[in-house]
Amino acid sequence: MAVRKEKNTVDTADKQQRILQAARTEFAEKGFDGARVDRIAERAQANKQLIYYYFTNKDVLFTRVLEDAYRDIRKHEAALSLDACPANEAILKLVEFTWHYYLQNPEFIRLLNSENQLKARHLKASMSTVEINQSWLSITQDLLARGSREGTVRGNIDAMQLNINISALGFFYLINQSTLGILYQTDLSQKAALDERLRVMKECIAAWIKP
Amino acid sequence: MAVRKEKNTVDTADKQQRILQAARTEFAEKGFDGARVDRIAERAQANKQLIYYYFTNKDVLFTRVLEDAYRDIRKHEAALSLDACPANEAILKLVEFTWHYYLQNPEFIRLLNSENQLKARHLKASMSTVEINQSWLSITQDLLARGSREGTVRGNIDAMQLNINISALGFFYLINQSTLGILYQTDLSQKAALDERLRVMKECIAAWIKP
Amino acid sequence: MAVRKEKNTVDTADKQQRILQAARTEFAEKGFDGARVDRIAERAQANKQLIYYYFTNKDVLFTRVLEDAYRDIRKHEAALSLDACPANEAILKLVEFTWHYYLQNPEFIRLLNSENQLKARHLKASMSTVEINQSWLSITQDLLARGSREGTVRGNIDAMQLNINISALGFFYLINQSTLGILYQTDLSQKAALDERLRVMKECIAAWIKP
Amino acid sequence: MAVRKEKNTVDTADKQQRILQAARTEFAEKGFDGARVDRIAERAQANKQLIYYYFTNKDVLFTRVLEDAYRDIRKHEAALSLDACPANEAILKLVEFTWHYYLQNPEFIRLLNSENQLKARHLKASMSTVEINQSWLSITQDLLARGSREGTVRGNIDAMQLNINISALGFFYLINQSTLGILYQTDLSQKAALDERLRVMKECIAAWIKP
DNA sequence: GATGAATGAGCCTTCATTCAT
DNA sequence: AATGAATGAAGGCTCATTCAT
Repeated sequence: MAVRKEKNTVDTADKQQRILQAARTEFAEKGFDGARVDRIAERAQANKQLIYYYFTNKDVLFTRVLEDAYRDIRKHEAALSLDACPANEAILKLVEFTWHYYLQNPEFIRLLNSENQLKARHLKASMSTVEINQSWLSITQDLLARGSREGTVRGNIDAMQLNINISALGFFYLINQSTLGILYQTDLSQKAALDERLRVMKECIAAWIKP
Repeated sequence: MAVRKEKNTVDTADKQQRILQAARTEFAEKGFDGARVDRIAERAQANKQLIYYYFTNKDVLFTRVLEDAYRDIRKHEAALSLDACPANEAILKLVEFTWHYYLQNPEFIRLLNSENQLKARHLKASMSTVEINQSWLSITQDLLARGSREGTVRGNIDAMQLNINISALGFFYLINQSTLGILYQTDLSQKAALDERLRVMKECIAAWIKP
Repeated sequence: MAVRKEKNTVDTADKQQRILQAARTEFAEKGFDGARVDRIAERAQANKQLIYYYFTNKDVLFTRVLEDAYRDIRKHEAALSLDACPANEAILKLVEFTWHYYLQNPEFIRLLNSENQLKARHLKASMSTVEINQSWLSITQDLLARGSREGTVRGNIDAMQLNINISALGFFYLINQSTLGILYQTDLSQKAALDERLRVMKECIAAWIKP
Repeated sequence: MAVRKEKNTVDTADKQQRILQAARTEFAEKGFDGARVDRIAERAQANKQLIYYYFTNKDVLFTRVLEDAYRDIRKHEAALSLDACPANEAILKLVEFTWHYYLQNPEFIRLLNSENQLKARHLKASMSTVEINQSWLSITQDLLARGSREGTVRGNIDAMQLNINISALGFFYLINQSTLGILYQTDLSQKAALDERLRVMKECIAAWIKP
């Protein structure tokens, strides 16, 4: 009996996770409006009703997916060891990390995009998001402060602007890959193109933060 | 008679234009999937079926809206007089133009976003888009060549990367305003914030292209 | 001027004819409900409004097509020279004629089918149809009377039943070709199959009318 | 509990059946194109979406109706006891059965008609139809073989042609009742007319198969 | 906890027809 | 005589969600 119960609990958590995973994929691929609850159920190999049982409705589910996505990037970001090198180099490491995270988690930027299309209506209702993302700002703040002390980074740089710059240079490239690829008639997803983009991004940030 | 006919033609063109305008607004606001043909008709004060009469279906309509959007930004961009000043300054002018165009035409970046969500399926089917956007590349190519000759701009800069950088820094800020505003708990749409953002963008690009 | 007028009149009659021809094809192919006025206009290379100008609406147009169809088969039927041979042979000639007419005018049976699906609502409103089809009955009546006198045809045969039998044996085969072909897994439209069918039909009618 | 479950299953099957029944009526009455899914739902006293839930779409529903129709006639046909009498008489029994089946199931011939209008597109996609109808051919094949042996039926008669003849003589009369009734200005649905028609049909088939 | 059945609202699109010249 | 513009009424189908067990 106990075994059963345990097994059940495990299964339950597992199924919830499977639904969340399926939802992330679907939402990222189609956007909130384009996503289909049926398809999420199918992907998760779960009964559709189960989704409602666990997550109440499509909006709540999306919110959960979004929160988890933020949590994940912040977790990995916080795990970087940026103290070992000078602040300017650490910032470039952050550029690299951001870029690679976007590449390896393409859902992340797509989810954000969809949420912004909806004017952040899910985030507005989410209690935890601000909290989750607090480290994003504090990391760069610390880095900028240290860089300034070290003399490796220009003094009057705003942490939010730095964060935005780092994200922007990678995010825009990746999110608009489809249209840019057509306009420039090249495949922007090829390794060479991606490497070159990272080089440019680091070059750009490096020039900007140089004292 | 001729007058009548003219009037008719004008009315027709006008109604088509009204539909396109309404569609741009709706598509920008809700994205392709979230947009409702009914609402477009309502906004245009046109009969819904007229939309199908003129534009066949929602996809064709979206494509037309998108093409027109590209056409418009390129037209204004091409109208800038960038030859009067050194190339490095001209590039900063381009940064300013892009920023202000995005601000004054918020639909533009939202349409692009939606189209990318759909993996550019409309653009892929659009003959004219590449052509329409040709000037985008050539303008910066010319500027970079001149800047290199003048010694005002660093030599080995790629035109596409420059274009992407300029767009990215503004685009990301504006498209993600909703979520960023929540995470940073500030209103990023306030004049002061916008001005500061433009300053940073110019600073960043200037540092990057400096010889 | 006169020439103009004549030319116009000719064109007019011609265009009406083109519309009728296009309508016959479309109605036969898709049935009344499946037929599209747009497609008829397209087929006739005429403006859609012109159809309404000439024929008021889809129902009237269908009625005209139907009347013309009846008129045509009766005209050809009446043109047969059945007096030259004994009545029993003449009847078999009628079987042959009917069969070949159906084969060469596949629209005819399909139009009838569609009209019957609609419970003959067009025919009910058509004044001329009964009149047009009067010869159908009288021809066989005459033949049966003559055959009886000659001793080549059995006496107590009803003209209507004869007509129905003749039509039925060919009509059913042709109108149900698609489904029968699947059930019997053969191509019933092949020449050999068609010839065999005609042979059977004649055999059957011959046996039935034999004195 | 078990009872409940059973009841549910019964209800479900019942509702599906009610939908099928309603669909048969509607399709027969209006043809595939003229039929309205709304009306089917109404007739079945079911929610319209339930139809899509069970049958995916209008075409699938029609296919199911068609298959069931074939299944039913073949089932009844196979239940005839034709072995008790000489083959020639058995064949006339088949004529009678076919006629009465058509009379009592007027939807059958109308469904076939509609399907043929659509060039058997549903049947083509139906796996089971050929199988379902296999007995149609084998019954007459057996009868013809026996009749030949007995000397009660002419030897060289093709089973398919016999089937077609039997069906044709009744089918044509019934399916074209509306138009024929107008042309001949009589009510072909009156008992006397129907009886007379059956008499003629048997007479005709009897004459044809006589050795 | 889990699931098959059922539904209301709405969406894109079609179509015959009319308007206005 | 001829036609481009416009429309009301539906039609098939989808989708998030709820019911009932």
